[in-house]
Amino acid sequence: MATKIVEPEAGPRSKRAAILAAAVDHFGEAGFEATKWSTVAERVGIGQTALYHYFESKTHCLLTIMRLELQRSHDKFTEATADVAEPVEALRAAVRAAYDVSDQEVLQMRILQNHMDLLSGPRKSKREEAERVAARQLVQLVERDWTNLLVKGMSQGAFPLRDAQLLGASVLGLIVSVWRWYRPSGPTPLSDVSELIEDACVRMVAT
Amino acid sequence: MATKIVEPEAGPRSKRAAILAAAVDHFGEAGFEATKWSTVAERVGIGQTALYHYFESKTHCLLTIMRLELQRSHDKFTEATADVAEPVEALRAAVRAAYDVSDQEVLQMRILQNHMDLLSGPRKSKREEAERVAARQLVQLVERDWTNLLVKGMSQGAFPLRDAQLLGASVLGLIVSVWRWYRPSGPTPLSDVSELIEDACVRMVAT
DNA sequence: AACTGAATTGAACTTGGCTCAGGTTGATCA
DNA sequence: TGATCAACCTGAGCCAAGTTCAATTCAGTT
Repeated sequence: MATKIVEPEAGPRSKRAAILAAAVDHFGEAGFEATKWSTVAERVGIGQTALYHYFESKTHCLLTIMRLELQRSHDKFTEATADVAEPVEALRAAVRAAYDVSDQEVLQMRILQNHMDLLSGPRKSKREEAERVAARQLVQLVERDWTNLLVKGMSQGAFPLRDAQLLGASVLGLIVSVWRWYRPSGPTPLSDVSELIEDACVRMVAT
Repeated sequence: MATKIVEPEAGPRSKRAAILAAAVDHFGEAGFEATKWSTVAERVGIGQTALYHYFESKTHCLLTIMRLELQRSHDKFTEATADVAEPVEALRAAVRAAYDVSDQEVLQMRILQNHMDLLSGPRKSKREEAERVAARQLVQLVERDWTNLLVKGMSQGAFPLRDAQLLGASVLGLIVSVWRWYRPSGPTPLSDVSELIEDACVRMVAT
């Protein structure tokens, strides 16, 4: 029962995409709790109550952003590693793909990281809970992406045998920890980060 | 101007410690936003308004918890690495120290990680802002702890030369990423985590 | 007993997310 | 052209939870 969320097809007048974009901006820059839901409405150019036509709640919007970002991460991983047979090269490709992101996506990753804890407990309302469950499933999918990569490498003898689950979680943790501090306007270019982490991951995993 | 927060000396009837303990429990288990401030009061056995005798706000309490945990982390690092000259051994000792924690401290680390973003923006009220600044300084101190360790190792030739700042942040990120998912009641014992991460850090950093 | 500061409280205020009952818009089709 | 209907939007207010405040109790001191 891998319940897939049906993306509401966009009516021509729909402001859903605009709301998501504005929400990503504000939640990402100022933080979720620090941004007033009404501010998002203002930015989009509608009254606050109109938001509830598209999202059940402020949190529902947040969870949607998180789910979409998780979906994107998973897709990107899959695409990047699809046709790379050699384990070390696949690992490198996966890491590079993880940092091949737009400024908007940086915000989305930040939002995702800052509110992962939301995914543990159940939600009261239906649609929120649906998004949460979908997001949780995607988290597990992404974790499996990385562990599978490691398992494959281990079975081929490219990586020494260790607890792939734990090692995978650690590699993933290392990679995403960057989104807590990285700022596009900051002193360190993302390419530097990408190179260093790619290198670090290979050292961590390979012989 | 490294403004040090003066810890309010405990009057004999003071419930400050009890409040902090209860807050750590609830904020750590259920999450900060999910726990009602009044619940903490209840647990301690006082009316909600009495909380404001000890803390300016719910957030002020949170920031205090974070600062105390950062202080503890820094102290522990210092103590663990003080008399270890050999860089690799110092690194190992530091990692082991990071995971040598009580269940209560696990909660504190979780709270800290989940609300790091609070430290970026300024706070409106005086005492909150004081705690925030103190915490931010401690974050930098801890980051410097790790980079210094790496710099020392690099200058001694034990570690290959690389951007110590960035590498330090990454090592630290890897270590603390564990607190997002680790549960004392979970299937993986912390000793396993500690060993794997210790190993991973050495691989990341050393030749 | 009078005094003092710490500790506590009930009642009221504030803010921001949210509900509700209805109004407007525009794509579609006669 | 105009009728219809679902999508879209709004003003007025509700409610929960954090917070303020003036007044009170408590414990130790003089």
